[in-house]
Amino acid sequence: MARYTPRETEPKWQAAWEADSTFAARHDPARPKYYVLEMFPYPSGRIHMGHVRNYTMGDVVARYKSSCGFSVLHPMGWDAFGMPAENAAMERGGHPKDWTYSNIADMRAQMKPLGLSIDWSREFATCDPDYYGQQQAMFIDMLHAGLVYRKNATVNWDPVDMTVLANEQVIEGKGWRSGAPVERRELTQWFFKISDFAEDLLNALDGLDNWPEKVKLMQRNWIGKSRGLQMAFSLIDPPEGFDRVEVYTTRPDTLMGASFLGISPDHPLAKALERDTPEIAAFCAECRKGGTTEEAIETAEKLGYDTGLRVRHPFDTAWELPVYIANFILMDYGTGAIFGCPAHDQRDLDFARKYGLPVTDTFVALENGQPVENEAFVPAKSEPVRWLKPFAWDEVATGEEAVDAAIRFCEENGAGQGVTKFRLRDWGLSRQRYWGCPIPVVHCETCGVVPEKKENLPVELPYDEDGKPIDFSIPGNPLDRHPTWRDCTCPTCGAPARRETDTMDTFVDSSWYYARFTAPHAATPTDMAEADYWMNVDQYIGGIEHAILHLLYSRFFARAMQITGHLPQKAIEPFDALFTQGMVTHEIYLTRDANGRPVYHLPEDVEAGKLKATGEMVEVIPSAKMSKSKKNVVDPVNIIDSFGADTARWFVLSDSPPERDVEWTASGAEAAYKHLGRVWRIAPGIVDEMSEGGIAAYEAEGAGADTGGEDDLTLRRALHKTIHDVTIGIESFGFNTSVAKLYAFTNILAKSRASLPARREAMLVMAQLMAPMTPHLSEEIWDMLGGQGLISRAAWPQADPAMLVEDTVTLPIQINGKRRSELQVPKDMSKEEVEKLALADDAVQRALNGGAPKKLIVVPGRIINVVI
RNA sequence: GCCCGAGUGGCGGAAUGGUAGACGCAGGGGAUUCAAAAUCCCCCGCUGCAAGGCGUGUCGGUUCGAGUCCGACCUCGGGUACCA
Repeated sequence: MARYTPRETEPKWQAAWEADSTFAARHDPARPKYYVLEMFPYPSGRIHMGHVRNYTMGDVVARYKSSCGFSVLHPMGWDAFGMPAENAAMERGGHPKDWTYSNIADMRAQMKPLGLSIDWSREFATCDPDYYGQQQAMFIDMLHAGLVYRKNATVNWDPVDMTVLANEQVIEGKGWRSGAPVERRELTQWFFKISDFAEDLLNALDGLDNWPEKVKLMQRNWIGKSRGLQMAFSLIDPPEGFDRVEVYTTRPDTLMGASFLGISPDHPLAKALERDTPEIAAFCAECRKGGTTEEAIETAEKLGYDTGLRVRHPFDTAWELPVYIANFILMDYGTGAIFGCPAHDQRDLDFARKYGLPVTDTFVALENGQPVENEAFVPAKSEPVRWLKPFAWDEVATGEEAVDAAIRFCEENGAGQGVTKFRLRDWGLSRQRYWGCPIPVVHCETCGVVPEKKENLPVELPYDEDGKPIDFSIPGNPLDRHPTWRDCTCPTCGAPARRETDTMDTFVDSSWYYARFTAPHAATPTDMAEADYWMNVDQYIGGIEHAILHLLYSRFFARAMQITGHLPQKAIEPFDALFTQGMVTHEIYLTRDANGRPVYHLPEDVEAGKLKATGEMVEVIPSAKMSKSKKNVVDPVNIIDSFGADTARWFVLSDSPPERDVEWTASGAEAAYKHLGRVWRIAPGIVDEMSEGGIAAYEAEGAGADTGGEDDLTLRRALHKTIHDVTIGIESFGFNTSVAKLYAFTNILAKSRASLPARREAMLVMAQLMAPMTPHLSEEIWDMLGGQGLISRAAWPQADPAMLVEDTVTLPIQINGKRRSELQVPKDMSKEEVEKLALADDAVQRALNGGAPKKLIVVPGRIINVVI
């Protein structure tokens, strides 16, 4: 008997699909369309198991939907701009462009043997001038539509390398290369006005029925709509130009517990004081040390500086509060100033204790309410509490009621204004880096900031300077120091001008690629006819790590593209259904360099806790998301080489539920291979039993007729149950359970004594059910057993409902909720009869010991519970 | 710090509030073989001679019945706006 040889059969079927153009997406108005998209990869150069898992899941959906009669669009591209290319050029020399395109070629070559049903004719990379030129055109349209503007924003500044650092490049507050303490510095940056859409982005989440609740919840919290009070505290003896401090608070009900006013070190008042007082300047400089991340700011030690200024409490002009500059107050949120109420905010309480400020309770718990000591009293806003100084509501009221009443009271008395604020900030898209999409504007001395003319697009990145590839070993942005690239003429007046040297955040690239796939070669960003047919993405699949930023930015971009005429109204929410797959994790291996800094190693370079090359022991850090920077990535190419793509595909689908993280282990791959070999061996057994003349002769003999025996019926029932279960598994993203059902059916088929026609039918159908997961093996079996045409074009099998009906059911009998016995009864037996039988059961009789049960619960078709 | 998840045998995991552990891995036993590989069959949560008892991160609650629902906590993971 011939052996299972994926090395030979897989390329054969891949060639057959290509010759047949099986996976070309066809704009066919007569058929329903289905657009399945997996988040496109960053071209690191090697595919890893996370990619295999992600793209196999999408492929299962694409192949399944195709066999259900849909015209399927399943494209692939490359998220090709970004820092790693510049880092590689910095470390190893070479050019980001060459590095990137070479990586893309490598990864495509690694991906193709997986046999994915991708329409490769639509492939593009975001670093293709053809793509980013269209992105520049859209940027200009957005600029005209008032969706883009410039303002100051804070960046991580490395004072030694004199360059802007990404958050990832700030390690424990220090620059990753220079080791110098990082400072926060302000630069003028480009912004998208995503905050204009905050309300809509929030409300529209309710319509995304096929998105995971957790993702919608994370986005809701991120957008962070809050109702609060904006009010002014008047300053006593203010510096010139100031008379009050505007404060935003979501807890105006705690005003009577105010103990200090806090302002951000970046607040205009702090900046004014800084100019005159060296001590304040020193304090603000101290506050600006460290990175820009919310995490760094929130977890830093809370520091405050008493400015000596005082404000009057709005309800009592004799009540004065000190004004502190505090490092934990963000200028980006609210007004950059707060009032501190230590009794009901832990952070304020810590601050008050540290600086000896008063702690005044405004409310206490209803029962045995104790005054606050070292733990702030912060009950849920819906919980009623007892107020010590209610100024517009009852003594017993909830926080919600008190907040509403406080806002109303302050509005009526002219003390403040109820306002709605969002946590969501505008999207800063400027990057002071080379390897990104150039922002297509020009700075002209007379005309100011002017967009480039569309006919001059794309504004292409320069490859060389003075005839030599750009040198990336020098820190900073090569565009900024390029001898000629910056020089241009003003599109408006024609005078000599300078190009913008900032490039775009790579999130811009990935915020509209799904739309470009519908017409990847169009001369405009999209082709409305194509977008109208293919949009929306019916099923989007990707990692949960993108739950907020990428998905929120994409939702914003779809709206912006609709406004600028690049997407139809119906595509305003571009992703109808979202599935977030878990990550593939792996242990992390590292050694230390002379300075004690970690050096990471690939799993393939490590054996038994030691480096293969040197024998040096490695430190092992528990599993985490596979990432290029930590090098904890596994190479699937080896798996495909030794076992074939179908084994790799079957394995990544089999062991873990798709939404959950999976830790990569080598042991499962062999098991998957063994199983596929077993499936494969059943088919030639069936072929051998058919007539000498082969399948044609066998069919001519009329041997396809059902012999109708008991074994045939049993097999057929199992088959239809399997069709049903596998289909439900695929429809609900339970691929691992589909796989389990196929394992179980293989066991049944292998042992079946059913007739040859019944077993042949079962094998053909099983091949179809496996085809989305193991397409090559399925084609081979289909072909062997005389299936018509390609299995990839065959219609999905339908379960016969009559075959799914069971005649008898097994009812477990519980006594006091514990299973003690069971009962076989006809499916439609009446409740009364079941009760009688249950009470007659030996175990029940024993337990009752002659008495009567307290209660008897019969859930028809499910369970019996006897309560004693 | 804040927001969102996840915790079930030796391991990956299954289970519309209704028999916890499907399916697979590892392990044990057997068949076949001169022998081995491959393949096939059987056993396999813990504990107990058994009847039974105990078991889904911890502690409480709701329910006839909780892995599933509610509350508090612990541990791990993701995000935290310049990693993608």
